[in-house]
Amino acid sequence: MSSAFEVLKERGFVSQVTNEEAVARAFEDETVTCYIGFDPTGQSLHVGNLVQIMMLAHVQRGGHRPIALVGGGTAMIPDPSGKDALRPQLSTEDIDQNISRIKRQLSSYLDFDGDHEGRAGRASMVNNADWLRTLNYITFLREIGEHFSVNRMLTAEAYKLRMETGLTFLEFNYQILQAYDFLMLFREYGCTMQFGGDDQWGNIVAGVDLIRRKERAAAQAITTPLLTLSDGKKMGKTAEGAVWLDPGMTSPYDFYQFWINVDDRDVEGLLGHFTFLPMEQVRELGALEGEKIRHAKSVLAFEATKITHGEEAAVQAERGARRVFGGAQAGAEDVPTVEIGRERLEAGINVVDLFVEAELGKSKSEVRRLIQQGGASVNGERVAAIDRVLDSDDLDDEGVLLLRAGKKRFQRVKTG
RNA sequence: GGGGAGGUUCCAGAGCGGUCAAAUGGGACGGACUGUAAAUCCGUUGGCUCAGCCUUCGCAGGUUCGAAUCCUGCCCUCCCCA
Repeated sequence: MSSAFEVLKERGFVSQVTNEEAVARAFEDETVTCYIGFDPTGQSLHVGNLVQIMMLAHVQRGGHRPIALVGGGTAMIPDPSGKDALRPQLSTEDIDQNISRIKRQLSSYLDFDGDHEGRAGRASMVNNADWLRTLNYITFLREIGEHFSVNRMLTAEAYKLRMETGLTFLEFNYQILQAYDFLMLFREYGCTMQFGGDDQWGNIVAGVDLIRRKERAAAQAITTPLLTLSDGKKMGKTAEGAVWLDPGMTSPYDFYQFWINVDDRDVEGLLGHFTFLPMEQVRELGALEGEKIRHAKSVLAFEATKITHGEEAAVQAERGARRVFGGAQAGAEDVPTVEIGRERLEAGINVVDLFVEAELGKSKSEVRRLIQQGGASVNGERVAAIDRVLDSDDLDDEGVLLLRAGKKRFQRVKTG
């Protein structure tokens, strides 16, 4: 049986390792406590965070103990290695609220309370506000600050870039605080391993160094390759923005669609990262060629949706997709649906207005353009004129009609 | 603290008194081709009661028949000197 580290490697999660031998040994001999930091500035985590989450999940399955650290204390400090210039100023209450939502989300992937027989570790969630908010500046500087060389920090790639455009003292401290987090987790939880994206390498190693200096202990780290897709785009971004894990922000249907629309070339890697399927199967699916690769994509979409939203939602999303892309008509509940008062349709409603209302266009101008370019259809028939009026004759027996914008955006309109 | 440069539509980046809803590129969207893929080609890309009208060029005022373009103040960013 392969160790958790081997699993991570095999699945493509490993890019850089502090000390490969030591890491491999640790995962074989001990129950390793690993942590990853999450940022509670948003109301929900998104697909971009999923790589890290899956990593923790795999590690937990391998019998180790994951810690999800939320940055309740660092949420106000921008990471200079990220491009994001400034973070929204959030109140403590907002942050705390985000944290509880994030915890709920994480519990779909990690087991925070189950009984774990044998070596298996229970996941925990820790908030760095617990130590950061009570920090005393002078004490902190004397205890921690003395271990950081400004010269060394400035040579780091992340800062070099910012030396061109400017770097505030606030941002400069981000790394120190993250290192401090690692130290605290080491002390309080015996956490000896940190994961993160490649862009976090500098911050993570700073923590490893700090632990060595303060505690004379060897902590380790693994970074994951930054997931860029074959088309160069950042993982988890679509035209509409991030793909959220919260079903209220990105519906399971859209979530499923996100995966099924990935580039052919990315399928195998994504299956490794975002499903728990055995690697033999992943490789088999990844080897499919031409049109057959669509099968691999549907497996990917189904599994990923199942992990995040549960099996039932995954089945529904898949059924909805089949129904609508299989050429069928309005179909059933599985297709994204909006409701509209029956009397409004009976009175007659302009296509443009209905499309806007169904959120298939942001403005009437946009929808007009869509129609003029031949990209809109109602019940499978192209809308020819922007002044087309829809009424009850367009409804099927169940009082439903199907709108389509472009090739793949569908909306079912139900009267009620 | 002193001196300089600059803030333009999703992004980058032109425009520097009217012909500017604002070049060009990227992105995005639509069409054709396909496999709900990629590549390619064509088109679109502020809003609306759409041959017209309304709101945009850091913010607030002002000059002018007319301003993204000129003036004043404010805010912000970067660079150089101290």
